[in-house]
Amino acid sequence: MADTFLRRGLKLRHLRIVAALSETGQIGSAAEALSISQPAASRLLAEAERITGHKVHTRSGRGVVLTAQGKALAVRAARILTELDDASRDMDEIETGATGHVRLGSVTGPALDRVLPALQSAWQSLPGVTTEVEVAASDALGDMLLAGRLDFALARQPLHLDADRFVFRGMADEQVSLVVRQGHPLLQGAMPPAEALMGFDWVMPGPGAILRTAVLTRLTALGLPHPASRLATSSFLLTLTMLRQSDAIAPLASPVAQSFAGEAGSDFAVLPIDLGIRVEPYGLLTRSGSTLTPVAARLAALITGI
Amino acid sequence: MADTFLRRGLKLRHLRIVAALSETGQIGSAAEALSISQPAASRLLAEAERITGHKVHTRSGRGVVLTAQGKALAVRAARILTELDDASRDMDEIETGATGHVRLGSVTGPALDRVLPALQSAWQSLPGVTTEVEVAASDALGDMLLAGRLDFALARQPLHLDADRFVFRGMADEQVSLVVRQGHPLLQGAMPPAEALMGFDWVMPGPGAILRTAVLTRLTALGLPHPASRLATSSFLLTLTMLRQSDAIAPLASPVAQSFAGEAGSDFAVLPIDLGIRVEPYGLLTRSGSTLTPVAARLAALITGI
DNA sequence: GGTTGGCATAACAATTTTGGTATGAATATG
DNA sequence: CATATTCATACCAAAATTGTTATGCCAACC
Repeated sequence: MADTFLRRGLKLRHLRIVAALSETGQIGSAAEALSISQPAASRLLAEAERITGHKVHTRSGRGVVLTAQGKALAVRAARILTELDDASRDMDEIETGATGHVRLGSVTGPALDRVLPALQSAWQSLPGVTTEVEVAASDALGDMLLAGRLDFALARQPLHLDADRFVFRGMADEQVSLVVRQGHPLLQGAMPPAEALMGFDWVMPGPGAILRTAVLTRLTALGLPHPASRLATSSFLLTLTMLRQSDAIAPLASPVAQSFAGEAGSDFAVLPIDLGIRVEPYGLLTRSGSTLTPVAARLAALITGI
Repeated sequence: MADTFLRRGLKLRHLRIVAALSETGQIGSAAEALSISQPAASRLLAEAERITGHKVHTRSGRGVVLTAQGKALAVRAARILTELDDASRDMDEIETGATGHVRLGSVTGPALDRVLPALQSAWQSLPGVTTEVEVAASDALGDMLLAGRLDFALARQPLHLDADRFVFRGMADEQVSLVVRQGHPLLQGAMPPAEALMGFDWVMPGPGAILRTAVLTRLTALGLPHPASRLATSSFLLTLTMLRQSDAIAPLASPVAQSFAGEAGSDFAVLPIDLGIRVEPYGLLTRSGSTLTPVAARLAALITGI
């Protein structure tokens, strides 16, 4: 185990001398490669043997040859030295913004109609950029942002956290569409009045979810009774399955609805009615006092259009 | 460049502390992981920053967070520590013979009918074994063996080198077949007498090659004149091309001949005549005083059937 | 405002490392 | 047989490393 090697005192210089010996075939030449004397190099090799518990080289005529284990170690040593080269390059590139890893959060709607298109565009000019996208509710995204697990998020101001811990730059509000399965009774003939929709089961996230709150608040404002909602879930898979297997109605962010139900031949359809349900504006959310890495800043600019 | 890191004094312990910090999120906990005090860990991180020329971590509230460059370094550090684990396993497995790399040489015949089948068999019980096979003449293989570039060879005793520098264990002699293109004049009707073969151009390796020597020696012993040989080459591609495009005859090791000309529908055929040409026995050739690695020994046993 | 937790820095002493020279052993060469 | 080449080991001295304790600074918490 590496732990054994490390406890026994393995150093990068041991790896260097083994890699150098693999290339030069002579201890004297390997010593020159490390700018040390031949006896010093010989001792390093002896140390490498004590640390690893294996013969690394043997005398052969006037010189030495690597053993099979020595060659195996030389291969790993070369890879480790290459990793260090790569580490240096990685760190330099992060400083210039040419590459890097960005972790961002997004509520559902803009994940599809803003983040993905921006990533595809970004990957054209910044092919080395890697991204993690967390899709979740604004409160959860707020927590993750404060915990340092996200660089930025497209979300709403989290309600349970002090507003001054964030910088929020508003972008757009989020429309909601009502999605049903193809062949749903409501799709037969002319669209019935809004009250008729309340006679079906609605599938949406549970109490406390912004979407649910926005839906119920709007229905009350319209003087409409609240629909039954036997299944409360934020699981998109469960939601789609429920729609496919029943006459249920699911309120979904309009970009999501368009994505899954907008195509000809889709199993789903958007009800041709607008109840005026809006979820409050989302925006670019960052932690107060934080500085985005150069690459994260560029990606954020692409996503927000600012 | 890695050289810069190494010259500035990078040590495995720097990589360990960065990897540990990435996992624990606190310098105190990372210090515990390395069994050192918190101030010692703090100093290692400061050293890592001096050596790499980049901020690796920053204060955040009561704790620290890794910067983007710190995270990049942590990823590489983790990979390097994993490489060390793998190096340890590699070396242990070589000792037990479970894995390893074997470089062996073979003259042409046994390359096809002994080495390849043995490798396929070996890979069933030793999937981790990797092999390099050098196909060449015995003299060249002898040089490579002495130079330490081969673990063992299936070859004849090289004539230009002292026999006592090798251990040779005879296995079998090598039959030679005569190969021509499909539709060759000699394939029409009954096989004509041996003298008729001498009326065609023969393609074979140049003067000094064992195959050529064996062919000419046998023809002389049979009282037959030597055939014309306008193209002397050891190139298998040239030989096959010449056969395909002309009425030339090529003497080839029988296993090779069977492989390329033995199938129905092949472009080539073996002449149904045995002139009794034999190339002297090949065998397992190793360097005097050398010890095969465990995996090389197992592979040699499979190949030789001993 | 006081307390607590976590980190950075200084100082110190003990230990280890490191590079060199000198020299002997083993092997190859002439 | 003498010489040359390469490597292994011993010894030495200088330098560096390493781990600790002590302490101060900063931010969060109560």
